[in-house]
Amino acid sequence: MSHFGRSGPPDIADTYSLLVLNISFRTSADDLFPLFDKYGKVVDIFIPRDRRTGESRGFAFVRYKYQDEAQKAVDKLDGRVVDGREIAVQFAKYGPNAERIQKGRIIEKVPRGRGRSRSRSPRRRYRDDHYRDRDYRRRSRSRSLDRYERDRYYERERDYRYKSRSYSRSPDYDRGRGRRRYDDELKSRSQSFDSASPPQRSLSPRKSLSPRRTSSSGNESPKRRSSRCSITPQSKSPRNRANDSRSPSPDH
DNA sequence: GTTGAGCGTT
Repeated sequence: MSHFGRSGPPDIADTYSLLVLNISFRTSADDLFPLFDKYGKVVDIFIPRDRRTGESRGFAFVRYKYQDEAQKAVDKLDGRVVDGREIAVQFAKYGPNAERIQKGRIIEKVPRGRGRSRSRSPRRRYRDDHYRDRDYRRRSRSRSLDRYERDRYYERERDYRYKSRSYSRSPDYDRGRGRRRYDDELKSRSQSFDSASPPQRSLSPRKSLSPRRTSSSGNESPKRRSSRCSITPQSKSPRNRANDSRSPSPDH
């Protein structure tokens, strides 16, 4: 039944593509299929997903075999609340490869030059920056693609749609982040030992300062804080400085 | 845990 896209785009000839916007990020193709299939023969449903996270991007493509049925679906399902969100259904304006399209129907095989140069929305979200900051693209993408091409969006057929998402994604996050941070810390620390001028780390003793301040706000003497801030790394050896910043009592 | 305009793949 819902084996859309098992081997890439099926027969996209003489089909009419609808763009379904504003669907929930948890709405899957199998959620949309019964809705749209009521109004005609649905030959394919495709939900673009993020290649890295595998999460839905919030819209879908539904291809009908006949235009009148597609039009009926637009008429009936546009504005329908699905999974708590009011979806928008309209005919697709672009083909999968930017083919010329008309009323959702592809009327030209190859676009002679337009390619994918159509202006795609430069949407940048907090996640994108987050991922880019971690620079995990190369390592985890191969694994992500592996999983992606294995299951695509058929996880739901196994009756654990939500659980599968959480358990397949959580370890990835934790492993990647944990490993990265640990490695980073080790690297910075070894650099501090190796290098003779590591001023960045000595300038942030807030880690040990913040928790104490909350318990005793205003009780701390400015003299102590000033002495902590005026630590000159050059006058002390790196080992002593590191030890000093970690120890809460510099006076000994 | 986190988002919300938009046009797509073994």
